[in-house]
Amino acid sequence: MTEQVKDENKLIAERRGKLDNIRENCPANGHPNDFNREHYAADIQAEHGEKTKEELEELQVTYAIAGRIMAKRGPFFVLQDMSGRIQSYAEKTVQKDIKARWGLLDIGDIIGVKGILHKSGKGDLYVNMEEYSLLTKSLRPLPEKFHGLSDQEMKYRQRYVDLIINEKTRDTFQIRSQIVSGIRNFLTERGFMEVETPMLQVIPGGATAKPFETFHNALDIDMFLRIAPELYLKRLVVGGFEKVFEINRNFRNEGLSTRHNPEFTMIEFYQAYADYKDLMNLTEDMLRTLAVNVMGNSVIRNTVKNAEGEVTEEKFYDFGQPFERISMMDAVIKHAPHLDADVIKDPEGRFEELRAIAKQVGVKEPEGKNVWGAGKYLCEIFEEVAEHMLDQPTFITEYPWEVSPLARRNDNNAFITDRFEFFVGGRELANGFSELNDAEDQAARFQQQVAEKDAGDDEAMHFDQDYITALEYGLPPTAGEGIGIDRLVMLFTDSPTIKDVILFPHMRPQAD
RNA sequence: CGGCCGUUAGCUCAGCUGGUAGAGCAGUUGGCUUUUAACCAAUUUGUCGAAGGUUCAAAUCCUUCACGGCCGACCA
Repeated sequence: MTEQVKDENKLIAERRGKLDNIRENCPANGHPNDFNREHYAADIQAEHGEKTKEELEELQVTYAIAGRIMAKRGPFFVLQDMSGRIQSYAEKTVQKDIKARWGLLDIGDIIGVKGILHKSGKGDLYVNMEEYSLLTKSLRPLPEKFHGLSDQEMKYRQRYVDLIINEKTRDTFQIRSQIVSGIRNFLTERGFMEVETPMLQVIPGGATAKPFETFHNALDIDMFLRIAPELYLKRLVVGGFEKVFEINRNFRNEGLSTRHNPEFTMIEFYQAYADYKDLMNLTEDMLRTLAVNVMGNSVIRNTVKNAEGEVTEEKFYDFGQPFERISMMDAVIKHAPHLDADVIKDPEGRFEELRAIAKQVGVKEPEGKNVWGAGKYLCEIFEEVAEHMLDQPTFITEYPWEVSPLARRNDNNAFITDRFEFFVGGRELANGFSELNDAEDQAARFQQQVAEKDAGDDEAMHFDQDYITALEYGLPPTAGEGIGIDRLVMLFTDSPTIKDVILFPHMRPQAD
């Protein structure tokens, strides 16, 4: 109760006073639940928006709508429902009746209206208020109607207010929903099966990251929130589910930023008897399909805004064209032509020179005994000089073995794996590879990760004996991929931060 | 975790080198009654993020803290 009193103010007190009267004088304690909403604003607009005033008068169609009052203009109320907005009209006797019953309607109140649809002189549709009911009294005033809610902290902490007020926010999360269901449809149409694997894991695997730790009382064991579903999905491929996918949350106990939330949504999918090139083709097809189906265009527009919110730069990402495919080495050479290409091409043979280049471009080496090999240096150099330059949709291939502990080694070059990552606008969106299905090789690589963990790298992988056992039963040749859903939604919705595409992003709780 | 910036009415924001706290919207009262950020008249609203300090005097200067934003670090 004390918490309520804290931000109580005159405006809220006035509305509470109105509600007190309503409770006494209206049925259902002021919260009726018998209004039968039959129509949506957007449907009415779509069906009749083009008709003339006279055509509508002839029709005399009755509609029953409900929604939140977003604005009052003279005798008009602007109602907003989940589909959109439409006006309702209260003639003078109705206004008097409303005032007598409920002490005027406030912006934010939720009402039901039934009546004949008309068109105003200015060309807007409205439903005449023949029957009307206050369904829910809103006790708190909404943000200002023109500027809306722009305080970012409040947008995230009170997303419900943001959603009431800001159409852009509603659009973003509708697009997010469409992207997820679009991916789901795309894969199920191609014979993939959706599965759910453990979020609580005893051995957190499938990625290198710090996990959240928890404890299971009945089993009396430590457990971890998963950092990736990968090893479980591949167990299912061993079991014979040859095409599987999972769309769900991963949890990583790491910092927050414009691109990171401690829990984030990934799709991972695995296909037996396919390789990483098949997945690049699939990815290209899927993203192109999504762009067209969800955004209505294979070209995605992004903007850069200044502090005043004015657009200073426009970017267009073309998913209609074939995506560029280039190896990590070639990408470094292409985007940093001043570096010695011969060294980049022979990272192991000219290791010391590679290290010098790394230092030159600003790679920070780890302290202590944790020694990097040529593959790690190459990858770091790539991230430093090339990654942010990958503007249009681009696959980077030929990731070094050293940074790919779960990927299959390339047949012709043991230094690299059959792996790609996918970039748009300088951001990594996806990571896929032909899976390592050699049980003995996998066991050896786990051993190396364990050694790195013992050396102090707390993000190195655990040894997962059961996963090795599964591989020993036989994983068919398989390719798998993960796509960061949040970042994909950021791209499609032109959102500068991941908090804009997560309904309830994590924040530090407010102090009392 | 580090650097920079921010926090003033329910919301969006002014408030200069210290001198009685402001506007628009929302609200209230009345008018108008086919409006489009409706309009006209009158009017109400504050722990200036918190706590200390300097000063005759602090929204304003200083210190600490809280929360947020941006940029780094870690990563997807």
